Amino acid sequence: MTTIRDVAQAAGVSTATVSAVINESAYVSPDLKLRVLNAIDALHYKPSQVARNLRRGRTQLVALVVADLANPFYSRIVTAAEAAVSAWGYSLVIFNSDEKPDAEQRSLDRIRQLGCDGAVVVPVGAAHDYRRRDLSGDGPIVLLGRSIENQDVDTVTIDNVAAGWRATGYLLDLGHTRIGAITGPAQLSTGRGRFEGMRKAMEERGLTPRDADIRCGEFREDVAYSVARDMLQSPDRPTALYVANGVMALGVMRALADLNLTCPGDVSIASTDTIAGIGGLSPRLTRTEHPVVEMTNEAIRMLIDRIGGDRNGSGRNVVFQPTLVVADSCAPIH
Amino acid sequence: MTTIRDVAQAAGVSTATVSAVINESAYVSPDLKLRVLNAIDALHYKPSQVARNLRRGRTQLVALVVADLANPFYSRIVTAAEAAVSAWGYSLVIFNSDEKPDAEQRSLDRIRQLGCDGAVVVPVGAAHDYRRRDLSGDGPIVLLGRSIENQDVDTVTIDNVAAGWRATGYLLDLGHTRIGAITGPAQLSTGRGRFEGMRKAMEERGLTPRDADIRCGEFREDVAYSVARDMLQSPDRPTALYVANGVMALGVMRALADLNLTCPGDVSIASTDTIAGIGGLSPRLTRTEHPVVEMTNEAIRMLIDRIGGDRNGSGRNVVFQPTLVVADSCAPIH
DNA sequence: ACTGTTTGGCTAATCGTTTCGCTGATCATA
DNA sequence: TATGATCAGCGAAACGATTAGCCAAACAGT
Repeated sequence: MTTIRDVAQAAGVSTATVSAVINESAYVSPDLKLRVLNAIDALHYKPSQVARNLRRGRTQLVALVVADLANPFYSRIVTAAEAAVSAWGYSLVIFNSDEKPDAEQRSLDRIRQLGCDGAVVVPVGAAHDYRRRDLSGDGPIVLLGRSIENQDVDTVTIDNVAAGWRATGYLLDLGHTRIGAITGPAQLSTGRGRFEGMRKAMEERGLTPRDADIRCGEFREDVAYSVARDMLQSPDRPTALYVANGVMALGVMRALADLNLTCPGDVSIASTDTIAGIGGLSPRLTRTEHPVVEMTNEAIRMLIDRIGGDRNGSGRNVVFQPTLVVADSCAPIH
Repeated sequence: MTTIRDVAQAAGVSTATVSAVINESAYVSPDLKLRVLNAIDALHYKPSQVARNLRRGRTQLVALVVADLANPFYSRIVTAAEAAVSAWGYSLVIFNSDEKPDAEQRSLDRIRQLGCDGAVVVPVGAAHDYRRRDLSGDGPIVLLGRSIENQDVDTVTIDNVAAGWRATGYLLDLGHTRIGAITGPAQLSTGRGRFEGMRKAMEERGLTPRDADIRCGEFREDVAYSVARDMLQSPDRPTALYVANGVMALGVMRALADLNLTCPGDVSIASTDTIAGIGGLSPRLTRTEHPVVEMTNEAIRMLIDRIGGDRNGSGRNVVFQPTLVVADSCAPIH
């Protein structure tokens, strides 16, 4: 391993001068600069990032903690984050909290220990005090996709109420009045908000969803499958279903197939989330999509901004609007 | 930021003793040990990984370079790798080569600069001399999923010939004789091998695929879509298709739907790769699967082994066998 | 009692950078 | 020609951990 000292010696200058040349952090006369550059070349010298990290107190590392790596929805976030981060000269360390708060906590500890310059987190549960980290001298945090109430922290989210409202509104426009829902966990803004939007849409038309038609899911394919199967096998079933996220929608589709029900013939399905648009799925799902890539880019941008700039400004909160994408999974009631 | 010195001072001992307690690297009397542990607790002290990195010459970072982060197949690898790596006390830095050799090269440079202890790479193209890296003092590399010929480097792959052979064999068993293929790039072992297996299976039964029925894909959904659409719209089309990977299979399914052809009624499809098993896809694809999680675990295990052990042993090569998963996308010929 | 060995713990060097503060040298001005 | 400025470049002190080397105290064996 060749060090800056070897270079300095070979060029007959001090290490400070070599450093100045490498970082262009001070004027060095053309003569010396040339000698240094030649020495660097001859010795194939590459500055040690590790030593730099210690000295500069930065690592050029950004962490991303997602709630479920196996979920294609988060794959898109990972993909977008990797691209965004590397465009800013950082690298991406990823963690999977697997929807478990204690795993999330371990990830945050590890992030701190690694000295990551910042982190984007898709928060799990509402238990943690994310804000405190920011105050205690380590890197800033941006929450993505889900929000935590009453915390002065940067977040990038979608308007969940609008998502539920729009998807359900579309079903209502088609004439459905008996609409059920497979919802996400109530403690998450994504779960609660979407359901709230769904109910709001119905109430605006003087309707109320029946209790039996509302089932609480878990954002998991298998849970959605069994819940949907249970709900739909009764002949007294809703004519349409609002499903609060993509993986759950896949579970519902599977349940439909196993029950020999057709979509949209027997049941119309509208969903929120993006993976439903996946190629080859038949019928393609009508859904509200969120601009995942833009959201991720925005989160990274906010984070980089915090890293470089003032750490103590109050939390910013960017909300993206969902858009309704009409496909083949909904039919008018007759 | 609390340092080891703060802890030492608070506990009334030297930094060496604190270090000994943290790392259990030397005997410390129960009394002192207790005082140190209490001080660590009280100050919420976490040793700086960055300082350790410099001193120990290791970073506890493992890099993963995949060919296409957006592809669900690689998501599974990322998921498995994250879990495996963190079980070994490492963290995972990810890179997306996006099937581009120069992006891969940039990633490798960055990995080297970051001082990652090792890297798992899904290689793109055959242009690079991965082996050289190993010799030049930085971390070892394990190639995953695809292999590079003539290089003495650790690899974990599947038996691609067997994959093509088995999937095609199944179609042949159903009575198909006119079988086409959508293949991957010929320069990749995954592309070439699978096609070779397909041809081998046919030749063993005295059949030869027609040139017009073999189309070269690119492991991309859209390319597979247009190629399949082109091939299948002629009435003189194969009765069955072997598709060399999962995303391409999705493209083929989309083409079928757009041409109003049914599967398996009009065309039987067999594929290789795993994402085809995705819930909700209808019909579910008959396919050969590879044990992605096991393969990834094995790759990580090999890497950790190299990191800790001898770096100069000759390259090991582990080959996994694909298994045939029969679903609904193939029908017997009548 | 004297030597020799173990032992717990400390001091200080080290990892490879960056950067603060300093020193001569150069240079313009009075 | 003094007198400050300006400036290129150097030496050495950080950054926060690990660890080699050392030193007294304790102990054992003759």
